[in-house]
Amino acid sequence: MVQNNFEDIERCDYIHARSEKVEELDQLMPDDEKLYNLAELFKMFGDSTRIRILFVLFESEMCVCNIAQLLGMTQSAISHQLRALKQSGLVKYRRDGKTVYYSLADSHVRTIINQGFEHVCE
Amino acid sequence: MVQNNFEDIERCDYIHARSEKVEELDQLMPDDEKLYNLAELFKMFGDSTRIRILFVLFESEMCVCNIAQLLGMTQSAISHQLRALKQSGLVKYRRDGKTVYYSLADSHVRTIINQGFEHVCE
DNA sequence: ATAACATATGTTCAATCATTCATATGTATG
DNA sequence: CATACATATGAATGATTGAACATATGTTAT
Repeated sequence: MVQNNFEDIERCDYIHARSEKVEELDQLMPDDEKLYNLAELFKMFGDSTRIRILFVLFESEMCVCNIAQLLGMTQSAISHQLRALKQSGLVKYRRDGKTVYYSLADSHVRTIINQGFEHVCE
Repeated sequence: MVQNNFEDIERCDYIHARSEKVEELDQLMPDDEKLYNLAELFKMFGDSTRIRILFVLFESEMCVCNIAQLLGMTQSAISHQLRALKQSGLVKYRRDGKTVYYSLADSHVRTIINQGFEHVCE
């Protein structure tokens, strides 16, 4: 996917002057799969509906229906988003009769959102 | 935007049984503008091109042309993404003659990405 | 088994977005 | 001022996506 044809550089030649820096960068850059997964993870936080859902789950587990009520959205919309969050490993669920309770999967979720929140609140 | 018409609840009545919990949640939930900004921030991390750019800038400031070379993409594509990153306050730039050097705007960027990276690497 | 309810899923559609291409702007140099 | 180069920007386009709607699945109680 990522190609570094340093031989073909015609115009900007800054990189030639520091080719050791380039190799260093190439080594430090995580592989494509990890970068893709990282982007996919952050994509989950990049929607205000999903952010709202996660904020609700910060406080306690909650069923789909009540999350929908709290956010003023349809059950379907919430269920679809919970599915995405579940597939990304951000939330987990337990079933109790007809009801399915969702909760945060691990503490990273809190940490990441809080970091973002700090940044936004400046 | 978010409506909580708890009067109109017909089916799922769990929330009535714990209405003090609901009010608690409503108070803890940040206002719409902050939630929107938070989502916008994470949206910036939710694209592998932008993630790659930020990883490059982790190591040192770099000009548009060289970022493009390193990622194997066109100057235009990178410039467009840098614009988005700049508008979100994630990167800053300095001009030196014809060249524009971009760098990370603050340390939050590193922290947020590192947290996400930890989550992904499990 | 049937009805009622909570949740999940498939499809569709409008909106958003990342990239490309063409072109403009800004900067140094001859 | 003209040329070369680095970057920025506007328009067009194909791909992705969030939500709505209809419907299916799963669970409980009668």
